[in-house]
Amino acid sequence: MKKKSIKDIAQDLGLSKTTVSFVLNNKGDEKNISSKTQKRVLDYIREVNYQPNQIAKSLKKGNTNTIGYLVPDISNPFFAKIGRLLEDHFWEKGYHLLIGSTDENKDKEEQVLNMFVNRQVDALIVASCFIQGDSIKSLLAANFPLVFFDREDPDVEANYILVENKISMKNAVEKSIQNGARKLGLISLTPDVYSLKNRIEGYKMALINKDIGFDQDLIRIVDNNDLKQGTERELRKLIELGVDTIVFTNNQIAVIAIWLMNTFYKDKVNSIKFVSFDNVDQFDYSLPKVISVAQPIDKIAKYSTEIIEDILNSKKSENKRIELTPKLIERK
Amino acid sequence: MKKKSIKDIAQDLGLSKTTVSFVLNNKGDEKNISSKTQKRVLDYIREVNYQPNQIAKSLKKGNTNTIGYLVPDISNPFFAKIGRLLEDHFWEKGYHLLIGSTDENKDKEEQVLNMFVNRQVDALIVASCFIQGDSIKSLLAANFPLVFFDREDPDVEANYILVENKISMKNAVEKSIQNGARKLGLISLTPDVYSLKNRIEGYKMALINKDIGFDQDLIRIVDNNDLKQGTERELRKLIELGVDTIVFTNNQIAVIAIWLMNTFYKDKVNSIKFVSFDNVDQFDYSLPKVISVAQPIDKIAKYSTEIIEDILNSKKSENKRIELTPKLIERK
DNA sequence: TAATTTTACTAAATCGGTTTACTAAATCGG
DNA sequence: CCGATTTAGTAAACCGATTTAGTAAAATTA
Repeated sequence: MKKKSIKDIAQDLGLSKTTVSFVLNNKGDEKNISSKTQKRVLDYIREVNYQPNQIAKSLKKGNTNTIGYLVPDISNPFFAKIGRLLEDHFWEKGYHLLIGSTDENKDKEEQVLNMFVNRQVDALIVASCFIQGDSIKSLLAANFPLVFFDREDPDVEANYILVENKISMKNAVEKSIQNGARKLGLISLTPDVYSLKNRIEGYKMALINKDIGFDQDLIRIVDNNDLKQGTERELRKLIELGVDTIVFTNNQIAVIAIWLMNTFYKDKVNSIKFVSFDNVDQFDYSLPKVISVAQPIDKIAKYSTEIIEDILNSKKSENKRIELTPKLIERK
Repeated sequence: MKKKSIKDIAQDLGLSKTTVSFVLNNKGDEKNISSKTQKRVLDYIREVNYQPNQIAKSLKKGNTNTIGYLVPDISNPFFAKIGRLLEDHFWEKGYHLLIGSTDENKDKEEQVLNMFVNRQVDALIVASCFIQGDSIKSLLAANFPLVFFDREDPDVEANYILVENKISMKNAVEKSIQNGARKLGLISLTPDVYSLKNRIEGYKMALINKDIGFDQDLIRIVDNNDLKQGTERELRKLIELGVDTIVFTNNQIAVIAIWLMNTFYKDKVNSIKFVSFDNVDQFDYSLPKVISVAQPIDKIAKYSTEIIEDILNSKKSENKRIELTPKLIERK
């Protein structure tokens, strides 16, 4: 038995599509459809388990009840968890998540954004690697509902949900210095995006502030395309240089480094300390000990949802820039 | 400037929609559109950056180039990683992923499936908590392209990508007995699905096989809705009962248990050993030591993709049941 | 009772594409 | 040079919903 369309329903009941559509959309009373007819329709659609074709609906209405979620890597726990929270929030409002990972690749990002737009997503939640890209520019120009999180480009006016990158990193690093750190190296992904730049800034500020002074040679950059090998190389370098503490600007590299330490530098897992932006569960019980800056994942998701909903309900407001305060987690 | 439709393009160029559509779909030659006209169209769409409306396309063609990915929790690394691999595989073929998490809840699963179907996803990849649900039944009856993974219901004929649950668990447990385990407890989610049942079976087989015999009291079940507290309670119980090894039927509970051990039973992290189905990175360096059964995530994704693609290209084949061999990972 | 309003419902346009069935003009074969 | 074929294109139907603009009959009002 093929799926019934509104036309079939109408035919079966000897009514017009219009009438059926009105009833289905709860406009029966408003449109003066007799309650007898309404009941007839409702009973019948229940009987045949009528399911409206959302595609047709979307075409006519111009909206799809879909939100595009664009991140560097959906399997990164940070993005996965936010994704899950977004899914839950939006589920209640009848919106669903279409996902796309970019691997920090600008071209891929362009393509995914284009795909999202062609599929008429109603809004976008984006941790972009290149906020000045063409697609993003034209979306912003067109006032498309769009929220950036995690990454910022101060030259671009938009909705941002961020955390206090600089000050939090500064606090974390200062804490580790209070705990005895004296020679602190840093490993970061290429700081294409301001968030990472600011985290590195925070690291520098802490060192200067605490009269340690910073050494450019202790700041090591790992290319996105060469994560594992790059991290291994830079970690080795820093260990050779005799650091007692290593600072990471995001969870991804920190997790790899923990694995490397436990695999190749087992003798040093107690002497070397880590500081990391982002928090992952395993920091709680892994070595080296990690001081981490935990981003308020639930708030990030909550505010993203709220801003998007406000826009969609066309309480069209000014661009918002929300800066959340992360939690400093020190272990033992 | 509003987005141009095919109608606009046609009007601007003094052509018919048909002609433009033919050119856009590379049917220019086949449909005898002169190369001059073809060039004119192609140049113009480039100039105005024409983007086809995928919704309209979908409505007419009856397919959306979307795959529904339904799992208990997209933020579980196991499902997140498979999701990522699927995303990559399908990206190349022009398909995209719509996601839905069920939290092992049958009603939610029904609803998400309905949503997927109404949105006309072209196929589904599902780790279902209830393979006998109404939606699934009608999808199967309608021969909808559908692959189950991770979970099985032997009463339901369908495509399955599974791993050898029983034998792998048996091997893992036997290995731990060889290493000295004598009193082995087990903690599992409610074994609603056969995969979990089989893993528990494997555990029992190993015990019997190695002449330890199993004690029903050492098999502890945690409710899905009460994961953290439940695991804490059952872990405490097993420790009180004096087990030297705890077996987990999936990563979720194992990870929680590691945290609990490091937080509340620090003195026992070396004396108690873990065995876990599923592998997560942190097992490599966390305590208690874990013998884990690593599911071949890449193969799961690869075969799912292949089966779906075969069906979509209507090399409509018989239902397949693929059982993959996991890798036993023993540490130190 | 005639004019007006309300009730109950429908025909047709629309969203933006694809596809079928057609036509007029140009070219070809004999 | 005439009929057949090819070339180059178009009009209109269609996918499945929503929505606008309407109509005929019944009820109300003056």
